[in-house]
Parts: sequence; structure tokens; C-alpha cells
Amino acid sequence: MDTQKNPTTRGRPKTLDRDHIIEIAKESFMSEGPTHVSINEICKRSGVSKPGLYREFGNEDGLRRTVLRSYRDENLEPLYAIFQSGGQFSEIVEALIDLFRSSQLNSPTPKGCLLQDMSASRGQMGELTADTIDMLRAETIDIYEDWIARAKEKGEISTDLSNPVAAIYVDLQLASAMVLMKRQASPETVGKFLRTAFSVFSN
Amino acid sequence: MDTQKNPTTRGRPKTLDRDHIIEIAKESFMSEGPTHVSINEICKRSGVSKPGLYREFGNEDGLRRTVLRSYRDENLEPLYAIFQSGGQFSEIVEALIDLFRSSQLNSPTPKGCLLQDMSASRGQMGELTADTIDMLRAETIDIYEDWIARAKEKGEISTDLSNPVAAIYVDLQLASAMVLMKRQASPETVGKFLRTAFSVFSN
DNA sequence: CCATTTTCGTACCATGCAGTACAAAATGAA
DNA sequence: TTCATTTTGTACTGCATGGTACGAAAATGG
Repeated sequence: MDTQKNPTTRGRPKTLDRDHIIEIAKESFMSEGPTHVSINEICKRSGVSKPGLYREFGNEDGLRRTVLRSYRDENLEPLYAIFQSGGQFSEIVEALIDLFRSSQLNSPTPKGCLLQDMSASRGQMGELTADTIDMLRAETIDIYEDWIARAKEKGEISTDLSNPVAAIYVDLQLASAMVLMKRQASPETVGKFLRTAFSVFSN
Repeated sequence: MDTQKNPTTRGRPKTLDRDHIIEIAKESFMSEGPTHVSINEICKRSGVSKPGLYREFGNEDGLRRTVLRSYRDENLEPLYAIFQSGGQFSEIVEALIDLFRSSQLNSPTPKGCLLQDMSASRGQMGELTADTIDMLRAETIDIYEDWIARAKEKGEISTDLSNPVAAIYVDLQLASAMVLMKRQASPETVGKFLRTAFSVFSN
């Protein structure tokens, strides 16, 4: 599905606000867990009829995939940008801490990482969403691995870990930091946690 | 609820195997997530009628609490024992790695930590289970904090982190290691991860 | 004004869920 | 044998879910 925009100008004008539904669904998935919010509930919260939502996204799997893609573009992309900024290792760690703090302070409800949450319940997801999860996970791990590799080459860090294992380590530390955020730990605690976790690479 | 054993010898003899149900439910909760296994499904898998299960555990909340308590006694207790063994910091880290490896190798299905899983979906749990989650979380955090405090006093470690924050750090690292296990990472990777994560305390 | 096109939402379907009413079955006691 | 006691499972209730059939509504084109 993923309906395309109206080519002609005929017919009843569309009132359904696709982006609004995606935002409501994203917020709901992140605060209550992607598998614990029903389509019915999303319809009520976004003020759309059920057939309206189904016409737009096909089915539950389609909605989840769309929301996850939106999460990538809006929430993950800024994270990627930091790793690919070319800054020094220590600068990047501090930039990460800043990003986490600001996203924690700017969010009304405590948020974790939607990709991690969906990944944890991958078995409950449909095919489209599961494939998207796999792609995004591979994408992020690659970015972490490249970052580690470049920092090693520049002599900014040293570690016993191979690059793939170091990438997994980074992935898990960021996931943990987001768990802390969801638990509403203070930004100071989150910062201390990240600085400590990344101190294993210092030389 | 939590029915007590028959005092008299009258009446129809009981055939329901309480412990078997608990084991089946625990296995199911750990492999599929505590909120994604229905009572119906547990009844089928353990060969018990639905009223039979309800007579034994009261309701879904009662079953979850019972399973979680059993998880504590059977799975968490050995972990606690390591931290309270009085060994040196480095010995305890190695003992942890051993415990993780053996539990990973001995388990047919990939397992994470039921307490973490339930904690993550605490909002979906009933009152009894939620209370038990809180108690167990406080219990484990206390054990980690005591361990850190003792190791500091003995001069085996040094860190900028306060004891409470260090305890949170330990908690998250163990949770991450269990996530790795659930993802079926090799025991070597899990070991490397833990050694690296705990290396932040070395002096 | 009418036909065509497109989007709209009410009302429905089958399924699975947590939880229960109730009578049959199985024992010891009298 | 019969009664009291206890455990058993079949068959049900009411509700929420994912998903859809279908006709009304709202626009443009002729």
C-alpha cells in the first residue's frame, strides 16, 4: 500500500492527515511499546476511522513499517550525523551526550529507542516491519563499526575488541542509555553513564 | 490465591502439576515475552484446563507473580551468590562470565532476563506482578551497590561514579549481556563484552 | 443538473482473549 | 451403599482485536 498522492483534482477532497497519524502512532509506540497499542486505539487518538487508516497504510504491518521509517528519518538520522561528522572521538562522545540530553529535555513523555523496542519484539512484527528492522539494525551497526575503525586509524582510541565486537558494544551502550532515559534518570546520570561506558576505549 | 496443600486426604486426588505449569510458563515468557503468551496457550502447552490453572493461580497476574518469584529463586539466586561470595573483583567478573556461558550452553532456547523483560513492560502487568518487579529490582540494585562498595573499600577498583550510579551501570551491563545471549551471540562475544564493560573499574 | 470519481465513516465479521458456572468424577468416611 | 468433600474439565460469557463491505458524502466535468 502506501497510497500515492492524488494526480487529478476530481472526487471528494482528502481530509485524512497522514503525518498526524504517523506522529500519534510513533508517540504511542514509544511510550507504551509497539505491540501494546491497538489499531483501534490509534484511530481514536488520531481521530480517524478504521477504514481510513487501513486505506492509507494497508494493515498493521504497513503502519508499523511506515512509523519505523519515519523514526529513522527524524530520530536516527541526527544520531548518524554525529558519528559521521569526522570529529575527534572524545568530541563525538560529548556530542552524543548533548543529543541525548536535549532529546530527553525536549520530550514531554519519556522516550526510549523505537528501533530497539521493535527489535526486541521482532517475532511479533509482520514481514514488512521485520525486514525494515533488520535493514536499520545493519545500517546502525555499520555506522558504529566505521566510526570505531576510523578512530582506531587516527590513533584516538585503542581496544582489544575487534571492530565488529566493538560496534556491538557501542550499540548496547547506546541502547542502555536510552533505557535510562525511558526510566527518567537525570540527564547527568545518563551523561555519566555514557562517558564511563566509552572510557573503555581511551588510550 | 496460591492454594495451599491438602490437609485432609478426602476428596478427588489432585492431578494438576503446579511446578510443571510454572516451568512451561517461564519458558514461554522468556522465549516469547511475558505479555505475548496467553493463558489459553499456557493451558494447551502444559495440558491443563483453564479452570484448573485459575484455581491454582487466581488469575493472570497471580501466575505471572508466581513465575517471576520462581525465576528469582532458581535463576537470580546463583547470580546473587557470586556477588556475595566475597571473592576479589576480578574473580567475580570471571565467575559471572562463567555463569553466563554455562547458562547459555545449557539452555535449549535462547534466554534473556525475565526480570528485565517484565520490567520493560511493567505497565502491562497487574498489581501483584508490578510489586514483585519493584521488589526484585531494588534487591538486585542493592546487591550490585554493596559489591561495588566493598570492592572500593578493599581498593580493588576505582571509579568516578558514585555507588548508586555504579550500581545502575552494573545493572545495565548485565542486562546488555543477557540481550546478547538472547540474540545468540557466541559465548566468547558475551565474555569479551562483559570483560570490557567491567574494565572501566580497573585501577 | 446529472454522471463520475474519490474519500468518508457506520456497522459488521470472525477470532482470540481473560475469566467463570456448573455438573461430572473420584476419593474417604459413615 | 450412600454422603460429604475435593478436583476435574466442558462449555459458556462478554469484550477487544485486526480487518472489511458498503453506502453516503463531497468534490469536478460535462
